[in-house]
Amino acid sequence: MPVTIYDVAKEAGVGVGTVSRVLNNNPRVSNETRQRVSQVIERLNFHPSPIAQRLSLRKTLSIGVLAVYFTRPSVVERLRGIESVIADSEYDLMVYNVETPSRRDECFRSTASANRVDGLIVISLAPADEDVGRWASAGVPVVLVDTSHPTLPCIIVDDIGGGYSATEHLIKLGHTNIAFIGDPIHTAFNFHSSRDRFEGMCRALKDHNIAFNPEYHQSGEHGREPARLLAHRLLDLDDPPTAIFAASDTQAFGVLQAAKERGIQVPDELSVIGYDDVEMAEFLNLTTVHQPLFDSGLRSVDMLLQSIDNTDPSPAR
Amino acid sequence: MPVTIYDVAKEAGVGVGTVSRVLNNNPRVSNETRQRVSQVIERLNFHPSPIAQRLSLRKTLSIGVLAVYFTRPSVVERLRGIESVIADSEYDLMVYNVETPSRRDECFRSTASANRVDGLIVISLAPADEDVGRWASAGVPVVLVDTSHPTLPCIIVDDIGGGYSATEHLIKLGHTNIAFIGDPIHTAFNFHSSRDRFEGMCRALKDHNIAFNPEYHQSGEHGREPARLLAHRLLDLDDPPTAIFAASDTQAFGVLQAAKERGIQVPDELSVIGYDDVEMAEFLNLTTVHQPLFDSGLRSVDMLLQSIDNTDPSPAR
DNA sequence: GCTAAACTTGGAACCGGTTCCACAGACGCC
DNA sequence: GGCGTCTGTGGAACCGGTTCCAAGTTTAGC
Repeated sequence: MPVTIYDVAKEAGVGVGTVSRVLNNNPRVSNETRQRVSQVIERLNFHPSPIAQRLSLRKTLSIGVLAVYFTRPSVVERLRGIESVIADSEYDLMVYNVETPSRRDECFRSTASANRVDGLIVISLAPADEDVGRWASAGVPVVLVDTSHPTLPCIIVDDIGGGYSATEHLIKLGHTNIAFIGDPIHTAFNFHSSRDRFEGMCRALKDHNIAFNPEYHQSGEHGREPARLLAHRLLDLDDPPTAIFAASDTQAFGVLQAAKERGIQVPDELSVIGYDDVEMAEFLNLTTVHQPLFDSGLRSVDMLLQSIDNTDPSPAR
Repeated sequence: MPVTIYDVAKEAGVGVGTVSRVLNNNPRVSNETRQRVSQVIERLNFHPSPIAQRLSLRKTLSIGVLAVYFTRPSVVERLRGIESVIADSEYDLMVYNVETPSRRDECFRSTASANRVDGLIVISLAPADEDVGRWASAGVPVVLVDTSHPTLPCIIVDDIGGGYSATEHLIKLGHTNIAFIGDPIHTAFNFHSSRDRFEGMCRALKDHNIAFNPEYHQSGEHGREPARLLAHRLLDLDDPPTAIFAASDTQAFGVLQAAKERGIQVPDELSVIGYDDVEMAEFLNLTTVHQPLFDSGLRSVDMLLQSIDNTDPSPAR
């Protein structure tokens, strides 16, 4: 029932090639013909089928984004950056949310066949060499955000450096009893950021000759509530910390909650520092480490579009 | 370069029809042939091109979601509900974020041509009759969430009722000086929820014979910061309110912030109630009106899939 | 042993675009 | 006037699947 390019061609008394040329602004059409065809297109309200175009052009005209827990504030902000660029491009944005390892593997696999997406952005998920190989052999350009792989372009921030500055900030405030609350060391998705931020903390402590009390390292499921419990555990210690560095703002909120429950004033009696600088952090007067999340989204698309156009795959970091 | 169904057919010594039948589990293939073809598919690592399938089936196998400000907590939660259903279906999820009226119109228009999406979910954006007509004539099923239209299936919650209960709650606490902070009456997108919640508030006040002081109605741009300023304006009044109903949790957070800045204790000296029950509300001990946001996402997809399958367009609400 | 029905199968046509090739006609040049 | 070039155009082939139809092979029934 819908109008096709053939209908237009017949109606305008020209060949389909000519209609196609008009649609694509190909200069090899006379002005007179172009006008006549344009009018018919207008009159019949013809819109070329994107699917037929894709098949013919051998492009999917869509970009996939594979995100873990896409409702987390930091991921949402990255997505917003990604969407803002894609909206202005000819591409469509397909979102795949991952919450289990099996879903991740399924997504890794399904995006690695030709003709699914023209390019892929992977957020916070570390692909195995095997996955990377599949994408490579399927010719799918991939950009990693908040993860890395030697052969792929990546957008990463220096989590170790971030952890280092957060800790240094606390040290400058005079703290020596500094605790850490982060994700489990081994998560289903092998997240590295919490680990790296802790690593940065250790380096800062070492550089300032401060010994780290192993009891001050607490880790558990990501989330406010688990962090709240961990904070209580810390504050229950015989020698409780005077400062807590949380690996994310969400977890820092849990710490704030625990402090409130105990009537501990922040920052007078306890210093708390978070990570990410999500919108709520400012509201709660939480000191935090800013990450350019929106920008990371922007730039990942830029890089992806570049590696789609150029066949030159220089894996920038 | 990629493997096609013809390669498989030739390699297995059968016709393309047979390969297609194997792919689609059509029973009219002998077991022996099926096995042989399956093995070749496996060996060549053949994956049928989704695009070619779409063209042939005259389906796009994708569902579009048109959201305003998709980073707002309430929208994110709806999206999560939507994604969770689509992930288990054969459909892909395409996300269109809208932040300007022109972008909205562009999205409304572009989704209304055949062969773009098999179905569309529109969140919080009110389509004009003209838009609805275009979708109808293009044969694109649409489900509305948090908006409505007489001829389309909608998922809406009773915002008037919600505003009513919120207000009633405050009245039961003994308040009579109740103020409201909400979105502008006329937004670029014609949002109705803030307006409806206020309407509910007015009805509750009326039912309890409480006069409403027009100065107690404050509206401004959606967001924490604008709401903070409006709260200050309310608290600067000669006769300041003893309770404030905010049209969203985000705005309620602004009220809490203003109270804190003035050293006003909540809830002892000022009652505050929000709307949406976003995750942060519990953390901040904010009284709020719960909305089944995740569920609204779930159900919108269910309804959409139904109206894609059935040709019967019963516009459920 | 013959015919009808049931089961398998191959392959052409089709989905709706793009692009390449062939060709007609206009034009310029010697 | 003949020839090469350039412009504009039509249409076939192609992208990679699905599906329908025709035909060949079994099986069943009498």
